[in-house]
Amino acid sequence: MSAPSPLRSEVVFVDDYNLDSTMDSGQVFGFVQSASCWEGAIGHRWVRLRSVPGGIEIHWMEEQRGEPVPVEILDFLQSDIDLGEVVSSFPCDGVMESAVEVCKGLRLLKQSPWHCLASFILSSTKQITQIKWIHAELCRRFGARLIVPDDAVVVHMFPSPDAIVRAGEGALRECKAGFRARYLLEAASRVVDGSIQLGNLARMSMDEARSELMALPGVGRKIADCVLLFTGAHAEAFPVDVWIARALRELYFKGREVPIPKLQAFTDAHFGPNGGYAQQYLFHYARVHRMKRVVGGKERA
DNA sequence: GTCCAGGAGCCAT
DNA sequence: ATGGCTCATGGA
Repeated sequence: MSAPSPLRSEVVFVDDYNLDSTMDSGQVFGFVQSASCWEGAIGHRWVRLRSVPGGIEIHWMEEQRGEPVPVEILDFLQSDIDLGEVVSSFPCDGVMESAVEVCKGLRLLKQSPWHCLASFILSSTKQITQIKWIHAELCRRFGARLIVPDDAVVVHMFPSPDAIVRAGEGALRECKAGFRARYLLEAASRVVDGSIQLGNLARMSMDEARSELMALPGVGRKIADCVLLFTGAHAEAFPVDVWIARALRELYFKGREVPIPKLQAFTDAHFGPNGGYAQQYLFHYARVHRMKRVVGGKERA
């Protein structure tokens, strides 16, 4: 008979970590904010995170007596990254200077490849609130239970590829995945049968890794780049979505209707080795300013 | 009612 | 190479 897992907490000291903007910047969809905390799952572990002066307070359920903060949690948070160093590698232009000013402490998280791929397959032409809803529904119906404290809000992990395959397309559509259901199912079955190995993406060149991902139906340049970036595999990857496109057109191209491939060529040349970080700063900057849609030089709501 | 959402695939120029 | 159309679905 083992005693119930005790709830543990410890503070990780880190400068310049804005937990709120990091968790709310469209990288992850499974964390929910409750009572000034962010709660979610990292792999099979339930966690609750709270911003405190000088660091982040981490709450987790102990698996072994007296264990330190699990490395998976620290790895996910990327709290050992020197943000000043990253920011100083951004191009010296007025746009990035403003973005850095507005997004102080914004970080990139390091997600597990399958969860990240699945999340962004579900993201296409969906609003972030909708993506979160679908994500939660998939967890509720097909995700394994987590070990949690009594007052937990998040109680399931994200479904394994195997669980998605067993669920089948119809059930995925019931979770409002729509036309993405087929794509998610196909990705899951290729992970299960080993025809794509997501663990290798970091060891491949960025172009190779991107092609590997884009071979999946429903995964194009943008979603592939999200996976390359948000799993920590390739820091240069610069996903260009509607928000980034809007921001780039307005801030770098005087509002002209530059097509996305041309924007992509610009970003590849302009933002250095930490282009992905720069992208996240621009994305958040554009969202907090509710950057307006530009059509033929005219604004719309 | 219309437009849009952290897109991608397919087909017609 | 480039530009439209469609996919499913809810919110603004």
